Amino acid sequence: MKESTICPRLSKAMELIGKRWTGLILYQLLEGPQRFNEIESALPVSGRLLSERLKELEKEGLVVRHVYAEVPVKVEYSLTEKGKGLKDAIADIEQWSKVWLS
Amino acid sequence: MKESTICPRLSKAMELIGKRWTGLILYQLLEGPQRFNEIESALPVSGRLLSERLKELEKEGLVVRHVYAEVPVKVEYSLTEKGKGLKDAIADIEQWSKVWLS
DNA sequence: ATAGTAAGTTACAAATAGTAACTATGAAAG
DNA sequence: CTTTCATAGTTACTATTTGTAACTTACTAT
Repeated sequence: MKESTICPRLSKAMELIGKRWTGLILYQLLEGPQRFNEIESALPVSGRLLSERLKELEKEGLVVRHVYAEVPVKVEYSLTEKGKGLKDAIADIEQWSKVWLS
Repeated sequence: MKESTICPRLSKAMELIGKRWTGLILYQLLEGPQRFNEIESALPVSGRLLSERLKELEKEGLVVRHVYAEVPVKVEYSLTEKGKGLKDAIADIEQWSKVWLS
């Protein structure tokens, strides 16, 4: 890697968004809290990567994980305020896709 | 891969943005047309990947490549209208990073 | 005892990214 | 002339990330 003139915060943001599945997972969670299997069914992502991405997003504080001690166990993921803060950006991407993609 | 309920256009958009370096390359080009080496110096991306990404973006119609037959050759990349269409989304991400990232 | 369900984890193969050296073309310097 | 410099890449090779599918744990219901 080399020196760069770019803002480290923007860089970090792009690193988050610019990681496979992250955008779609956030988009999905904007609908409201959802369980692991719901997200897995809604997106063409495997359990392995979904698990990995959710851990990253939780670590970065965009997502919270809530475990319900039911049987079988129920785990719900939802967006924090920080996560919801990306709503506009995601809505813009969605809008762009409607205008520019066939 | 499995079935998904998600809009294929949003999915495609996220696949573009959600690829390493793409967001930052577009951000950089929003400043105006730039040469290969300028982009390479501005971002911590290697020539190999920059070349690959620019080809993808050109193929998707977000970027145009213009060669000036000078010596040494000069190649300038700029955004198309389609590419500029992502300006709001990128600005939102930038704004988010200012608010939420330390 | 067997099967079912949710939320993962593991092991392994395939694809993508990182790094550094190399190429083509021509201009200018020695 | 032949060595050097510059731009815009490409190549070869390694390291990291993804994709796929099978397995695990805990408890319930049959």
